[in-house]
Amino acid sequence: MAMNESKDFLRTKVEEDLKAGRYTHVVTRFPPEPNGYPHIGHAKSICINFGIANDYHGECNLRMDDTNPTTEDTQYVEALKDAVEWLGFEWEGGVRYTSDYFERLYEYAMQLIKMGKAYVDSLSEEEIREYRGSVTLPGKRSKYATRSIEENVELFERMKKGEFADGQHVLRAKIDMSAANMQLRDPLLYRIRHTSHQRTGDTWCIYPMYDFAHCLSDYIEGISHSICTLEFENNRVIYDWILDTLGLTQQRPYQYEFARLNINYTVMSKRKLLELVNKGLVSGWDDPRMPTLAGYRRRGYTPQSIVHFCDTIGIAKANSIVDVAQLEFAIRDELNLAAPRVMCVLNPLKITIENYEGSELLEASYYPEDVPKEGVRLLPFSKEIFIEREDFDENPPKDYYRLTPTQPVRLKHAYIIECKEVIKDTTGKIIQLKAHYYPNSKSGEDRSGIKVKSAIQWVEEKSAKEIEVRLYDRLFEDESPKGSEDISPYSLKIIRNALIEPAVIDTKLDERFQFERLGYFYADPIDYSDKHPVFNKIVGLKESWGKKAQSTQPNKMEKKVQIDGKVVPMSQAQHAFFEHYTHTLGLNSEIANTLARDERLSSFYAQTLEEFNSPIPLANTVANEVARELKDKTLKELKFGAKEVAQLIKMVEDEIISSKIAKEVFEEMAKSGEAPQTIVQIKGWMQISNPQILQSIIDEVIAKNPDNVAKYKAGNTKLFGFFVGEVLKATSGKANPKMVNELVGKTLQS
RNA sequence: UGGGGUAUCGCCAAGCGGUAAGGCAUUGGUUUUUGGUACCAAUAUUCGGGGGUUCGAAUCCCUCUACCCCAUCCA
Repeated sequence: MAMNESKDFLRTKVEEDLKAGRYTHVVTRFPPEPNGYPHIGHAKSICINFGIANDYHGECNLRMDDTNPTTEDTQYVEALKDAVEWLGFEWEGGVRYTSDYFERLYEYAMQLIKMGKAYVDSLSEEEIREYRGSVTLPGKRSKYATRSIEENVELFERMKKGEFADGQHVLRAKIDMSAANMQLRDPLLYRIRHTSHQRTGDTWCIYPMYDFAHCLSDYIEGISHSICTLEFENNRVIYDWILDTLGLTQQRPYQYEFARLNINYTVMSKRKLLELVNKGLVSGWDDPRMPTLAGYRRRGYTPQSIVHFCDTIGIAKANSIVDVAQLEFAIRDELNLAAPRVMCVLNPLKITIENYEGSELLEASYYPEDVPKEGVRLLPFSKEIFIEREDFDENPPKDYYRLTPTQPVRLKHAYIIECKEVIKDTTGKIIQLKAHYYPNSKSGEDRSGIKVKSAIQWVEEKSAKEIEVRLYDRLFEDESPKGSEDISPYSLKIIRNALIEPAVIDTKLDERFQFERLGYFYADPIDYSDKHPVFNKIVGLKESWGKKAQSTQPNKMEKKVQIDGKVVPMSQAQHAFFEHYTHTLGLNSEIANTLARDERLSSFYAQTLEEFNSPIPLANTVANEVARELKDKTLKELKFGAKEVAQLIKMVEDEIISSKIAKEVFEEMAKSGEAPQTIVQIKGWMQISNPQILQSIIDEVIAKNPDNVAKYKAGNTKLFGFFVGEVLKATSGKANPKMVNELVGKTLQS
C-alpha cells in the first residue's frame, strides 16, 4: 500500500541510519511490563515497532519488562502475547524477558561499582527523597556516596545474598546531584525486594530499576532503535550515560520517543481501567466497551481494522487526542466490503398484509450491488411480518422517508406496502398495522411504477428467530472522561428478543453481519449458542439523517486573546550597547536588541565591524545566522571568524553573490571553515545578473507551465513565487533574485 | 520557579526558504431497493501571538504565550 508519500519521523531516522551505514539491520522491540491488559495504546506501539521492523526487513523482539515482581503476573504475559499475535505480528525468536538478563545486569552493575560510578546508599526512602532536592533546588549527595569501591562491592554482594531487609540499601549511579534534569541526580539502579518473582522465583532478592535494565536489555538484544513514549524523554540521558559509561558504544541502541495514543470518550490508563473492572462497572477486561484489545476483539473489531487505524493516526511528538470517529471509520470501512447484509428487527411492530395470502421464499443477495461479493439466501415471506417500530410514524416530521399512513415504503427484497389502518391499545400505543401490498411490485420485477422514498428491513413472523442483541455505545459520555464517574448510562442496552431472519442462525455464513440499516454486529464468541444466539453491536452505520437537527454549530471562532508577557529588562551595559546600535549605527531595534542582550553576539559583531564597515548588513547576519550557530556551540567552537563573515558580506555588497547564495556559503563556512571566496570559487556560485540569460530562462519556465500562467493571470498572485522559484531552481540558485523578480513581473504582465 | 518537550483546519497529520499534501469529521450534489457505500464538490489568503532577516518565511533569528513530562526503592 503506497498510501502516503510522507514518512513519520521514526522511519525517516531509520532510513537515515541505514543509509549512513550506522546499522546494517534494524532491530526493534516491543517491551511491555506484564502488569496489565494491553489496550489500543499498546496496539499503536506494537504497530510502530513491528511495523518498522517489517518495513525495513529487520526484526522485532517481544520482551517482557519484568523488573518489578510486586506488580507483575504471568496472566498478563499471556495477554500480551495474544495481543501481538492477534494483530498479526511475529516476534523474533522466543519471548524475551528482562529477567533472563538478571545475571548479566548484575555483572554490569558490579562493573560500574568497580569503576567508581555506582555506590551503595543506605539512606532511608524518605531521606533519599529529601536529598534529591526539587525541580528548582539542587539536591545533595548522600554521605554514603564516599564509600570505597571495596566496601561497595562487598555491600552489593551481600545485598544479592539476601543479608539485608527491603529498603535497607540501594545501589545508585554516581552522576550529579545538582543536575537540572532530575533523572541524573544519582538514579537508583537496584533495590532489595524479598519477593518471589514470577519467573526467577526466589533466586533474586535484588531487582534492577527500569533505567538500568532497559538500555542494557536493548543492548544485549542488539536493538538498533529503541522506541518508547514521550514520558521517557527525560530518561534518555541515563540510557546514554549507562551505555557510554560501560563502554558499550559499538552498535549500541538509541532511544526515540513518540506521543502515546489518546482517544476521546475513552480512558487509557491502566489504573482507571483496573478500577472499572474492580468496581464491576464493566463485565471484565474483555467487556466490549473496554479499550483493551480483548474488549475490541470481543466487540467484533478485526485486528486488521485496528492496525489500519494505527496506520492512519500517524506518529509524531505532539500530545494529541484522536477522535473515536476515526477508529469507527476503520472498522466500518473494512466491514462495508466484507460483511453480509441481513435483516433484523430490534423493536418489532407487527404488520398484517391483508391482501396477501399464502407464503413464498424470496431470493435475496447478501451483498449490495456495490460490494463485489456473491451469495444469496432465502427469505420467507407471508402476510404476518414485523418491521422496526421506528420505521412507521403516524405524524411524521418533515423529510421522513419511511412508512406513514399516506406514504408507502418498500420491504427490502420484497414488495411495496402501504398502511391501511393503525391499531392502538387503550393507552393509545400503536400495537399493530394493517397494510396492503402491491402484487406487481416484487423486488427485481417491479412493474408497479410506484416511487418509494425508502426500503426498510423486516422479518416474517413464523420463521423469524429470537436473538439477544447487545447494543454497545461509547463507555463515557464525557469527551475527556475522568474515570468511572463519567460512565454513560447508554453504553449498553440489551435487547433480549430481537427478531432476525432465519438464514443468519441456520446458515452461519459469517461471524460478522451488517444488520441492514442498523449497523455491524458480531456473534459473541463466548455467550453465543444455537439455542440462545447473542450478537454484539460493533458499530452503527454512519447516520446522516437526524444529525442535521441536533448538529450544534461549532462555536464561532472566538479569537483567543494572547497575553504578552513581560520581557526582562536590559542591564545597563546592554542598554548602552542598544543605544549605540540604534543611534550611532542605525540598526533597527529588533536586531539591536538581539545583539545587545547576547555578549557573544555583541563581541562577535564588534569584531566584524573592524573588518568591514557595513554595520547594518553585518548586524543582520550576526543576529540571524551567527546566532543560529551559537545556539549549540560556543564562540570558540565556531569554524569561522569575524573576518570570514565580513568577507562574505562584502561579496554580497559587491554583488558578486546574492543574499540567497550568501546563506549557502555561510552554511558551508560553518561546516568546513573554508574562506567564503574559496567556497564561491569551488562551487561556482557566481551570481547571474545578465538580463538576457535570465530572460531566456524565464521564458522557458513560463512556456513549461501554461496552467500556472493561466491561474496567475486569473488572479492567483501567490503563483508569483512559484515562477521565481522555478527560475532560481533552474540556475541552481545563482540567478540574481531581485532581477528575476523584476523580469518575471514584467514578463507575466505582457 | 530549573530542566526536557510540543504548538499547521473541529480531530489526526505532511511540510525542512519558492503554489499550505492527505485522512477523519462537517456541508452541498450525483448514483443507490441500506437516510449505508461509491463518486463529485466545498471547506486554512494562512501555520500559537508579536517583531526581525530575505526578492520571497509555516520553514531562519529574537521574543512572548499556552499545554505536556520530570522531585516512586513504578515503568
